[in-house]
Amino acid sequence: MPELPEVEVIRRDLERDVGGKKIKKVEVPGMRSIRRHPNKKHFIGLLEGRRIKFLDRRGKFLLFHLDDGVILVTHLGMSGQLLRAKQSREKLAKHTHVILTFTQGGQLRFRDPRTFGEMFIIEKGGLAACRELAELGVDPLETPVSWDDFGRMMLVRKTKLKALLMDQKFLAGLGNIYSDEILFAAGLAHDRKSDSLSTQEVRRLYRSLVETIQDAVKYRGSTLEDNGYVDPNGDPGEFQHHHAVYNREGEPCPRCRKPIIRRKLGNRSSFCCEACQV
DNA sequence: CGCGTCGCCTGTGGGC
DNA sequence: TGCCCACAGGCGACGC
Repeated sequence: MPELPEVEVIRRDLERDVGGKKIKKVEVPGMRSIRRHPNKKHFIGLLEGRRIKFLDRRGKFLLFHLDDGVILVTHLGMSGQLLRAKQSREKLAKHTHVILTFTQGGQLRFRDPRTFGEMFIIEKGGLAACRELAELGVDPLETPVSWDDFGRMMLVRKTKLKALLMDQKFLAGLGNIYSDEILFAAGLAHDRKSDSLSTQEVRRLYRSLVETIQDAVKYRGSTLEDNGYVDPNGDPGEFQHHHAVYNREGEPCPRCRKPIIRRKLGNRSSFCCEACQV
């Protein structure tokens, strides 16, 4: 499940790999992944002939900045992948929904079996009017806030910690995996109210947030058994080997050795150590 | 306002 | 061997 660290790894890889390349041809087999556009022609016409200048990330959104102020926005949803093909004749993986072919040769392919992800284009000057980007909260990697600002932000909302960490309008980029890992690292329970934390707990949560995200990027993201996330080269990440709680039900807590607990929270699996997280 | 639940999707794997 | 169903979960919509 691509969250901030995975999208950041993809951004860095692609910045190096497709930055400066010119889009010669765009193929879109189905409408599902470009559902915001009225038709394929509209989407394709905005991309063909334009050059990729640089890549930017906002939370889980990846932004390809093109010539003429045009921006190609990608959200990978649950199962989206951006895959590089050095040669156009490489076999197409099933569920490939968008194919960009470069004048310099090679392709960038958007593959997404569960189709929760999407691609859409913002035309020149339209960035501020894009609501889901405008409403995103602070990106913990792009815009570091001080821990006391972070504490003030938490006081404004009086909500459960896990839901708050995953709220893209509060912090941009965290999902189910990293919110569980951050809460474990901070020793805080998922249902603690955001305005109930002591100064020390706020500081611990803030430090856990920053360190977990940085570590996850360092280890190139988390790839679970379903291989949902791979980098543009098709290679998995390594951070799953460093998870303390996520997907480790029954295994001993790395801190106290009591078994990791799994529970359902709002139709999602949530992992924690009930002894260490209070 | 917070909070829970559902629908959108498809591949995978367990039970029978 | 096949069939059914639970599960994976980001996110918006909806109801209380």
